[in-house]
Amino acid sequence: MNRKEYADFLVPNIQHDTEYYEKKYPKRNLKEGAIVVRVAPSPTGFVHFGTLFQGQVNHNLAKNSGGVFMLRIEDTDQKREVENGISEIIEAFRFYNITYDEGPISKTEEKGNYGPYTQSKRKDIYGAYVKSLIEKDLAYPSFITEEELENLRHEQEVSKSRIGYYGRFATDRNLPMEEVIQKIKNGEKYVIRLKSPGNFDHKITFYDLVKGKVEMPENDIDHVILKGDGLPTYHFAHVIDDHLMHTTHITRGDEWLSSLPIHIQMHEMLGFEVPQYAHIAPIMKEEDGKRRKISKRKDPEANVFEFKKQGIPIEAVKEYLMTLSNSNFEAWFEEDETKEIDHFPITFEKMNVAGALFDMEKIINLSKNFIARLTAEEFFQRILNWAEEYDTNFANILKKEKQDAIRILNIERGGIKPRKDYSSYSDVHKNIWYIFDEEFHPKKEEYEFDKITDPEEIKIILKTYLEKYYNEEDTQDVWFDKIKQMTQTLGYAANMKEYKQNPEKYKGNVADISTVIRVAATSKKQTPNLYDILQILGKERIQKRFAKWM
RNA sequence: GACCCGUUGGUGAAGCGGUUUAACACGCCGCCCUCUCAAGGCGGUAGUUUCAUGGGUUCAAAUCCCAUACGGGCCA
Repeated sequence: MNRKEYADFLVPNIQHDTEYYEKKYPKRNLKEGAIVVRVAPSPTGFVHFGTLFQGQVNHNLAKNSGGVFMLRIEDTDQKREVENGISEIIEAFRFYNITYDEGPISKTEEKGNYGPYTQSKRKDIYGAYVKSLIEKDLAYPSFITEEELENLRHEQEVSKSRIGYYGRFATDRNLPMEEVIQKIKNGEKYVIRLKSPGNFDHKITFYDLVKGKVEMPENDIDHVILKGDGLPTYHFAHVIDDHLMHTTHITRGDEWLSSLPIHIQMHEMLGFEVPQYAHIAPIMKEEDGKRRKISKRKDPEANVFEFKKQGIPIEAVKEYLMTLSNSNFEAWFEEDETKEIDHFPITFEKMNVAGALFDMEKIINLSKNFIARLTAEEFFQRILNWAEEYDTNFANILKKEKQDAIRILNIERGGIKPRKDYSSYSDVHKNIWYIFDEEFHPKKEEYEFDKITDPEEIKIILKTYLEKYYNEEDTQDVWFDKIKQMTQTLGYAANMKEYKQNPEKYKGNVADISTVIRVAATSKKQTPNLYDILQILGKERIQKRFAKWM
């Protein structure tokens, strides 16, 4: 058996060779400086906030350089794979409106000429390259079992050696061909390992776009490149995929920084050009005074659909992502109104090397600001979309009472200093329910009367107001003048300053009177501008609501 | 245990050897405006013999170097 036949024997049923694939995926024809990036999630559960973060960052990097942004599914760990994992990823990118140029677009379809973009569909490709390494004696089959590896580890711990399958510990490294063939014919299971030429005592230096200069020992461990199930390990798949897809910049979590020597080594052994690397700090969470990466398993809020459920506009989430990536984002974004999140020129240099703590307060703030800039109609539509999925009862009311809803949402909206009282779509219902008759049936004890609670006094105020002062046609100024007049007539202070100077001279003040009217009309002591609320309610509803107290 | 990365107020951070009495934003607090709330205005909070700690280099260090501590990661 020559080496070629040997490779065929070890990795059987491979249709094509490396030459075929090199031709199939030619160099991309892009302008100078174009960045080709990918986000490469695993379908192992819900879509993580960090995936979205990387997606948005990569999207901007590619778009602003005239490059390409790909989505690649890393599903080589079939044990951890979750049903619908892939569809969820696709849906997440769609929902957050992060569009990729290439990658899967449904369970069965994908776009782009450098696919397949799902690793489990690339077996033949990996096989071809594994074979090429075996042919050159740069990879070999290994029969070591998990148990034996465990023992080796123990042995190394005891003897205080570095842990791993390397050098003299890599006993399968020089197994004669005949022995290998015999073992396999006997049905022994094997994996393919890289025959690492590295020397741990040699340091290599490389430049990470985020971390800067990094120095590490060369890799000398014979890592597995092809597992028993015929699928590659992360290390190998990364190198092959990004080579064939012509990725120019590898952006990924900094947990991968320590495997960089392996990846660089693999590139060299395969004769590939080494791409640029950018190891991005993870998003952290504080728990019991300690920081840790937000995790899929422990932190349900890391699920990107949590924000959807909470009704946080995607724009707010994206703004937050950008702020985390480059802190000059906000300043840039606020320069003028034409700025779009997707056009933000993100840079590696401005990425922080340490992980940032996830800050819900900040997202809420961005959400408030974003919502405040919407028109009432836009806001209404977004609330409705949200409610149809998460609060159908409210959705029905919104559809029925669209005019009133828009009017109340429109109070003090627009202009340069809009109200900012809604922090999410889910926040709206509890803020405006009282305007709708369908929802407005509070019990008497639920009315939030404040300083004036005497039913007799309340009755007098409401009656006087309705009979002598209320006129639906009044403008806000006239309306408020009348409130003040009434206030004085009833022995209260119309002017707050005067009241503050001599509170003992009055029964109360104009705020107390307004509160009675407000509470009688809405049951709540805090609402937006009372005049607007009364205008929306209209005479009939006001009379009906006041009647309860008269 | 080996190797690697990090550490500026409660949070995100600016800072890249002298222009720093360490920007800006979020949060928090107070006052003003005011019919309540929100928004807005003003001020404060909070790192302030300080940039984790200790040494060093330098005329000069948050900024450069080394060590330690503590976080984080990775290998198994």
